[in-house]
Amino acid sequence: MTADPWAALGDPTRRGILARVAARPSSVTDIAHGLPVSRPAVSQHLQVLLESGLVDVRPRGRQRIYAARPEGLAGLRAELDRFWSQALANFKHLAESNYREQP
Amino acid sequence: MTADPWAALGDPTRRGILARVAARPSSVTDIAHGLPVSRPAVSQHLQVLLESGLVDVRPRGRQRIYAARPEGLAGLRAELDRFWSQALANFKHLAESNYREQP
DNA sequence: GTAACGCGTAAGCGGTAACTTACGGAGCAT
DNA sequence: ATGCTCCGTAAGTTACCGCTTACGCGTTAC
Repeated sequence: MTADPWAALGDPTRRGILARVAARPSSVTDIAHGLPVSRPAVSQHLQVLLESGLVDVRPRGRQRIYAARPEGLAGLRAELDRFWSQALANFKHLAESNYREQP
Repeated sequence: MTADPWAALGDPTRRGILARVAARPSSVTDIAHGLPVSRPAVSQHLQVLLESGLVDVRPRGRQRIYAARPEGLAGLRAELDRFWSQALANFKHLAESNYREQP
């Protein structure tokens, strides 16, 4: 949790892993299948996602099931929404001022 | 536009710059003030944000005004929302199956 | 018990991202 | 023309990131 979730999402492989576990909680080897990287690499990516709060684990037998964590994604959603609404407000304001100067 | 917007948001300095221009379109030197990096560094960050579609420029006199681009942020919002809704669905499903096994 | 599976972690390496300093070019003023 | 801003870009350095190979530990199966 001491890691930056935005930085975690910066890597495309990590986003693919998150998309996978968001669609369906999976084990490490299952995730590694279909990815062009080795299983230890997936394990390291999962630890980064874990430390950034985007994923959680649950041991099932001799495999660890990773799942996306809604709470972790909620914060990013909120922050991104603030950027978006502010940008939209400025965009509208700019469009109005441009329109005023047209004859 | 040929760059990855998620990777662009991965850097905290770049997120600070985006927050700045989202709140109010600004020039490069204005952005660089209050940031612990040099002005060329800010210029390079702005180019990354530009190539990822998160910002656009408008020359005003001898300075270039950067502003956040709502369209660029919309795509990220949509993708993040998909992750979030899927994660939430799985979370609820897991909660139900756990509840069923409680006496 | 012994073998096989699933996983995490250490060590190490190549690539590149982020930053600095230094320079040159466009725009406005005197 | 000359000087002053404001800015982009080139060159170079440093630190980190993502990956692989190799190893060791717990868990299930025979």
